[in-house]
Amino acid sequence: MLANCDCVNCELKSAFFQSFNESELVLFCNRKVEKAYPKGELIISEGDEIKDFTYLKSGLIKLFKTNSSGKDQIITIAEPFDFVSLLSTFSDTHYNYSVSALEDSVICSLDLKEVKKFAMENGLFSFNLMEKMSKTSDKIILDSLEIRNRHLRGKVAYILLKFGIKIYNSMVFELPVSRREIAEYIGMTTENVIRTLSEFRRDKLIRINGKEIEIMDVETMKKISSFG
Amino acid sequence: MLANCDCVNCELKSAFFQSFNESELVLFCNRKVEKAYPKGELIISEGDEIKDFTYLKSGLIKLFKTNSSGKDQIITIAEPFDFVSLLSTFSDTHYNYSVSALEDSVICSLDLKEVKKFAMENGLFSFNLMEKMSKTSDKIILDSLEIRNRHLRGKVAYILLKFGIKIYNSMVFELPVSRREIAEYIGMTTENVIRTLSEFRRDKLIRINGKEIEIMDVETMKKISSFG
DNA sequence: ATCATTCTATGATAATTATCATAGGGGCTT
DNA sequence: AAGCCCCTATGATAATTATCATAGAATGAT
Repeated sequence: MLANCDCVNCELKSAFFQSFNESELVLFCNRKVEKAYPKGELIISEGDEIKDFTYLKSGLIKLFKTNSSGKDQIITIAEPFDFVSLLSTFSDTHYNYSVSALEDSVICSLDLKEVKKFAMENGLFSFNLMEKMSKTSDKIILDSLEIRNRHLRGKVAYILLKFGIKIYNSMVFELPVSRREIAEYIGMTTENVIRTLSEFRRDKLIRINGKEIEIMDVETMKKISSFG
Repeated sequence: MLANCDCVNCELKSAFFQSFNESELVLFCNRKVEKAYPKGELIISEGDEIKDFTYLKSGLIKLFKTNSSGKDQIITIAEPFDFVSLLSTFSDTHYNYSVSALEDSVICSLDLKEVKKFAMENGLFSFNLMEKMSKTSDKIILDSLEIRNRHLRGKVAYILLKFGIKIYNSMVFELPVSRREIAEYIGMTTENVIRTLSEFRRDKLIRINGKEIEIMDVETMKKISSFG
């Protein structure tokens, strides 16, 4: 019964589910496994076999790699309805990155073999998946170029604006990441991220209260982000 | 006639064409437009409308963005059978990057609308496309993380090994890019790239003769690339 | 409640990289 | 042939970022 399928709202928002009729949707819903992960918990570990097709229903997650010296590098931060396993699902057998929850998150999983079977049989579904995947990859690649382009202050400003504008749509927000994680995202040291935040505070651009950040001067922040 | 379709060899190598039967392949072949670009020529300009589904038949190309200060940033270097327009084809209407030929190159184009129509009708084709796209995006994302991880010497070593091992499969090769382009790829200044190459030469790791490079000490080079 | 660990924070100094200046060589145009 | 621009090259210096040291606060474990 579609009415009892509590994922309807969720999935319908996600463009690719327009490919299915009601009975197919119910089929998916019934097979779907929903799992909650508290903030901080590891969802996928580098090297795990890819068995599921997973996406984020609610919360916030990070994708990251641990390099040979044991340091983490954040690839991207994903929001609801982004794929969790977008990078390797259709091109590899094992994950070459890890995923963990930045906020309490709910992950939906479908059996990957089944999804692949459906994709091969249903062109529209496959096509919608591809569109979605293309958008996501695009975003990651261009975002990483944006970050690479900037100096320390610009990088930190960019990240703060990303949280304020894109993710929370509010100039006051609770940072879902530590200073170290910001550093892992923008490729700088933790000390310098902290120093830069302190500078921004000193210059009255932001207010800091632990993890709570308020961007007080958005315009100046944007200028710094665009390298000014 | 399939026998007269000179793209057969080319396309058959490309995994996604396994989705079509002979008559469909001939149809594609007949509609296909092949175009040659001499080294250095612009193939796609940022902002162009995306009308074609294009891939590289032979040669070598670079994807790049020009930032607001007029500086180029190389996103990736693509080899034969990589998509030319892989990033935005299925997620945007206009290119947000440019493409130009690093070597004399041949680009094959199909009408994008037609390809999309086929994709929506043929699940296997769509699925194969998705696999290919996933692999390519994966490669770009992980490659860019690898580069970000390194310091100047490591970055330059990484790029040289990329050319020697992955692209040319020979320790003696003609650099298809200028020092400035290497700099645009690894996010450093031209002067420092040149300086690093001179250092490598001084340390007898490479031999330089204009654009011709020989990696003489592969093992040490690998160590430097892995950050040693 | 205490201990250990991580996070935030700041300063001093070292290492890395960018910028500026200068110069020769090669190709292209006029 | 002369002039111009781009590429390669090197040195000196400035700017940026990392590393090391230190410390209080917060968090989690026992």
